Amino acid sequence: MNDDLLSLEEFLPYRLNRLADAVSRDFSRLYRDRFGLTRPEWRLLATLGQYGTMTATAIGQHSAMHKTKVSRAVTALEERRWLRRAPHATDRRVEHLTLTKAGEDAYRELVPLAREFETRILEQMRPAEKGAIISGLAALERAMLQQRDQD
Amino acid sequence: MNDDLLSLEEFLPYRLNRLADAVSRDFSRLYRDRFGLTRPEWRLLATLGQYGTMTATAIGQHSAMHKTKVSRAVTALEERRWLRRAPHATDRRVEHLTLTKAGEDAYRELVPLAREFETRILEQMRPAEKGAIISGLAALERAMLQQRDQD
DNA sequence: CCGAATTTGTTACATCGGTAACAATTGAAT
DNA sequence: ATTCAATTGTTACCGATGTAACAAATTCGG
Repeated sequence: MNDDLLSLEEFLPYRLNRLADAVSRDFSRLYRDRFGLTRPEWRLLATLGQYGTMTATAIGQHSAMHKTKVSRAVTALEERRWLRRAPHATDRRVEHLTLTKAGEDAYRELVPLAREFETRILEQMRPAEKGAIISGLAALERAMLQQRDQD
Repeated sequence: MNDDLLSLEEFLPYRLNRLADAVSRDFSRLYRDRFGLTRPEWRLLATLGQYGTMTATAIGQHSAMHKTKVSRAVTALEERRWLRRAPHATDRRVEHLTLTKAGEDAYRELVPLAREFETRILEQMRPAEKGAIISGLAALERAMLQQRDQD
């Protein structure tokens, strides 16, 4: 192997991006075709569906979305009447976001589709391989956190 | 665990995207700070650096970039005098793209930085974890290919 | 050969996304 | 209390990106 060349096929950032791109593109068809959702809107829906009421800032931190993305997705889902804003008891800058009935219905319809999508991919892999990707991603998540803490 | 809820933290597309995003954002500082390159431009440079002469279509297929991204990156690197276009012997639609001396110099400067970046992440992980992420990604790459072949 | 279909690469258009500026509010310092 | 800093969320602006339309060239079917 040549030290002057970088093998992109073995280069971690490149592999991650390629995979995330391909998986995301396939998966987006589910929420795009059925509901016309964008990716930030799906993420907002999935986060509120899982956690119930949250503030915009908390959603951004938890789902790794920029606050402008969150803000725009909130506006979009609010216009669909899929979520409602409620004032914070003491801090008037903050709004609590909660899914409406219609939002919950959409969430409940999408969750099994998301599960099936993931299953379809994983069942192409052998058990040891599934274990490798699942624990490997966990290890990488930890490594990235440590990385960030050092700087 | 609740069957009605989707745990985003364990959901493969979400984890992949979060990681790819974080890794890419960190890594982009290397080529952005040093050379003001965009991600498509870095990918073009890295692909031509590794493989020598290629056509735009081949680059797009190999590096999973949309042809408009390739086209724009080619224009950008050409204006920097980092690559040159040469006509194809028999097909006048096609152009062969090759790095110039200046392009190769930049590539040679970036390769070790890319290697160090990857090493810094991987050395936060134990050997077994490194093996897990590397073989897990390979298995997932295969699974995605099989997936695509079935449709 | 000849016209239709395909391929290669560029460009116009619309959309998306991040940076930065901003208003409103709250917290901290003194 | 009063001023300054920090936080929350929105918006204007600009750059990036994909879709679709396109021109030029080639290939294919008959």
